[in-house]
Order: sequence, then C-alpha cells, then structure tokens
Amino acid sequence: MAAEQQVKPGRVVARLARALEVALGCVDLTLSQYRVLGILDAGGEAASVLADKLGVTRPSITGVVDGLVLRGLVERHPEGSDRRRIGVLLTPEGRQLLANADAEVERRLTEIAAELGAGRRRDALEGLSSWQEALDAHRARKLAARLSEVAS
Amino acid sequence: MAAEQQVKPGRVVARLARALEVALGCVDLTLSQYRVLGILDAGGEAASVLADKLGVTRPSITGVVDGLVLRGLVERHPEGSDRRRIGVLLTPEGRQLLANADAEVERRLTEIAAELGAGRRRDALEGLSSWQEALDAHRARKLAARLSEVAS
DNA sequence: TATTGTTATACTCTATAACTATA
DNA sequence: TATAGTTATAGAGTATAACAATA
Repeated sequence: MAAEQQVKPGRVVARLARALEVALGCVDLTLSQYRVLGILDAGGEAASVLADKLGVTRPSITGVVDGLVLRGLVERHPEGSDRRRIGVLLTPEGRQLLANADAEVERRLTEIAAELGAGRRRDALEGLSSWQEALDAHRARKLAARLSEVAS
Repeated sequence: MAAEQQVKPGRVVARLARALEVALGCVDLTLSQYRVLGILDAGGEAASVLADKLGVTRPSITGVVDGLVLRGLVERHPEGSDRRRIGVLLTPEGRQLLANADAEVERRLTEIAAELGAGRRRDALEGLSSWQEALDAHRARKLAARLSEVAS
C-alpha cells in the first residue's frame, strides 16, 4: 500500500499519447489533425484562435488546415467584416470522420483500461473527466489573462 | 449533476499531450525523446525492444536514438553474444535531463490541475496512476502474446 | 504601426522498402 | 531463411523569419 506516490504523471500521459496516435492511424488522422477537428466540433474558429487554443504557431495551423481542406474535412470561409480573418469550419465529412475517430480511440483506451478491476477502471476514466474540466478552466484563465493584457 | 457521461477520453488525452509537448520544449526534448529516455530509465534496452515497447518501427528508433546520442544523452553499446543487437543506455547527462523533464512536466500538469478543487485534483492525479497500471499490464499482455506466437 | 494569414526554410518523427551483417 | 539495425526516401508537424493584405 506504499510505493504509490512516485508515479511520474508526464510519463503516463506520454504513453497514453502514443496509444492515441496509433489508434488515430486507423482512421488516417494525426494527433494534430484530431486536435483541430475536436476544437471545430464546437463551432468554426479563425485560424489564429485555433493556434491560440492549441498552443502552436500560425504557420503550423496553416499547414494542418491545408491538409484537412485537401481531404475535404474542413473548409475556409471569410469571417465577419475583418477581411484578414479566415474562419475554418467542419464539413459533414469532417464531422463524420471525427465521430469515427472518437469511437476508435475510445475503443482502444477502453481496451487498455480493461486490464484494471472495475473500481480502478472507473477511477481512470473519471480522472480524465477531471482533467477535461481542468484543461477547460485553464484555457479560460489564459484567455482572460490575454484579454486583460491587450487592454493595457 | 447530469451531462457528465459524454466526455470524449481521446480528446482529453490529445490536449494533455499538447501540454506535455509544450512543457518538454522548455527542456529541449520532444515527446518521442522523452518516451525513449523514460523507458531507458529502467535500464538499457536493445533498439528493437524500444521499437516494440513504443509501438514504432525500427527506423524511427534509429533516428530518435541518433539525435539523443548526438546530444550525449544516451550511448549505444554491443549487447550480449548476438552481435546484431545493439543496446541503448542512458548516460549520466541523460538521466539528469530526464529528471529535469519530469519535474518541468509535473510542474505544468500540477498547474493545470490546480484549477480543480482538492477532491477532483486528487481524482485526476490518481486516475493517471490507474492508467499507468493499465498500460503496464497491457504491455505485458502484448509481450506474452508475441512470445507465444513466436513459439508456434 | 499592428495584426492575420501565408510563404520560405529547416529540423524532427513517422512510415515503407531495400540493404548489410549476423544468426 | 530469418532477424537486428541501418540507409534512402517521402509525408506530416513544428518552429522562426520575412512577406502580403488589411486594420
């Protein structure tokens, strides 16, 4: 009952991330593409907002979106009155593929979690819910910080 | 108290993985390099074993190890009597950098988890312990399956 | 002047196919 | 023949720096 506290959280996330990459390969998506589609699932976003939310540079977003456009998974559209901004939107095909990806990934993660007893299996999955909440709150806080910085 | 069950586990892992990449950038490591160092922390391994454990091809391992050797973080050594096999070992510098990486990554994940209340924060971190256990068991099962396949 | 998005360029990781050395 | 590791090559993601168009 001791020897539990020296878990290295980063290493666990690193291994889970690789499992995710392999699962996404089955639906021909990269981790980066999956992240972009996941954000767009909640609605279209400007390229710069995508870059901000993902923590990558704008040239990176250009590249990933180029690939998704080529496959018909997203579309670029003018957005609002600021003619510099370009919105990115999920197509029906993109939405469908994202659903397939979610299912495949969940299947894979469930298969791994199946190694655990029922109690710890529930802990593992509920832990991810907690992380989601934390990530959402953290993103909101960073956004608020950026906005108040701009106001200065 | 409803609206809790539609969490998409893959998306959470995808976002955590990006947070990890950013944190590792602070110590000049990629996710793949961190994974390799993490395995070697438990002891030297042949290149093919690394490929197996990480779920990547052998050429990929050659490339990642090349980069780590160039930076003096790992070394290649002949291993055992089979002169085809090449063992990869952590250097003291590699071990030190890995420790720094673990610390930086943990700092970042803790910062994100700090958005949660104490209870859910504990859930989140203990959930990762459960995932570690699951990943270990799953890896062991795959290894056993491969061995019994070879025996046929 | 500042911002949005892109282009140009370079580095890393990934994969497949072909090769060498060893078994 | 089969296996361990490498080389060759190509595709994707990342970054920085420089540029165009717009604000």
